[in-house]
Amino acid sequence: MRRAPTSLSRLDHEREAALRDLDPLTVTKLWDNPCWLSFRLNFVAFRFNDPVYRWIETRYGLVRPEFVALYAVGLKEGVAAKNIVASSGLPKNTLSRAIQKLLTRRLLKRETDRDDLRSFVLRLTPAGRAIFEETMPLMVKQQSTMLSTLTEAEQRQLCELMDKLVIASPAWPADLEPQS
Amino acid sequence: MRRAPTSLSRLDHEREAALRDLDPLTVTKLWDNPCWLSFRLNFVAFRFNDPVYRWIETRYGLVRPEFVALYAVGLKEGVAAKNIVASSGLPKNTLSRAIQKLLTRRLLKRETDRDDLRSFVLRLTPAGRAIFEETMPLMVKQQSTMLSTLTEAEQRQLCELMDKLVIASPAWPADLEPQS
DNA sequence: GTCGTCAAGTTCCATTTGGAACTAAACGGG
DNA sequence: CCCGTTTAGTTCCAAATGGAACTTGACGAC
Repeated sequence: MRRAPTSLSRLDHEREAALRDLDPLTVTKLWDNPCWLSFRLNFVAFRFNDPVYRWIETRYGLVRPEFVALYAVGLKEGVAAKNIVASSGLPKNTLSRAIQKLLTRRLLKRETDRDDLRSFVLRLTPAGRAIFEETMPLMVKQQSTMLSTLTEAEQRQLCELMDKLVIASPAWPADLEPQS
Repeated sequence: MRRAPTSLSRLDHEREAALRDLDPLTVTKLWDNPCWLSFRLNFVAFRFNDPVYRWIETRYGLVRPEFVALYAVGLKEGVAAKNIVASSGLPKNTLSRAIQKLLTRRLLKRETDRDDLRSFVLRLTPAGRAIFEETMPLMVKQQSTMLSTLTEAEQRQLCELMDKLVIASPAWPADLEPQS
């Protein structure tokens, strides 16, 4: 079984600290795992998501699907539940409940879509927007902190590499073994 | 609110396809979101994880925490439940149940750790190893497919950039607003 | 127009989840 | 050594989850 491309031999100071702080199995998953990509992506994403969701929960009493919905509407007013479902991967009944909760808490309002009477158009109320506006800078700050170990050029590289992957994603198989 | 560094103006052929295939809200989250990093990481990771978990479920009847445990033991024989907990972020009762299930299905065996009688050392049975050995190449192939849009040099870059982030991660705040 | 199919969102209910309490064993100071 | 504290793993049970069926409205073919 092949090692991940990055060798363990380059043991600088920070690396030693990481190897000391992380569980040995985590070290294996990160550096001695043929599937290094997904594990590193998940690992870094988790270090962003987890603080965000815990803060949102303790600060506003919003659970994960509720914040997903609020954040989505904050980014793009006028979306419908189906868009949030498609963009988040959460099941639609979970999002239906989350949106109900946000409606009763008056963080979100909705109007029937004039063009499709089955659908609703979602907007933030001032109270909802206040949460979004307060949270966003903290999230941006967390992201900056995480990226600050990279140079400006490296940050741009990372952004571009992730961009390329995302652009290519529609061509990826949705199932393992699509050929057999 | 600032755009993600990658501009929408560079609309090549593949990009148009992606913009067409993806939900408009997904497009916003990916390219018009100050917190582009976590969303792109999650997005790409999901396109790897989702096929893997669905395949494992339909092929072997193993649910997510069960496969997490099996994969962990496959990567590193002799780990204990606590390591899987620490490296996966799943709650320990969920993993306790998952391991019980794998034990009764005889995909895993365990011996009490001679050095710590509270703890157990986990190993794969031949049946468990067979699943691991069959799944790993499919996962590697999925990863290669996903990376194939990048040149060899770019793949190495991505690996190194993710490596740097992971190495720096112990210094990241575990909470938003640690200073206030 | 009207009928069959599809799509948005909701509801139902069995299953899963995960916080908290619990058991048993290890550790650490005096 | 003993006792208070910590740790590995399990159990309990209330709450969240998500598949499937349902409701209502849209759309397309004839």
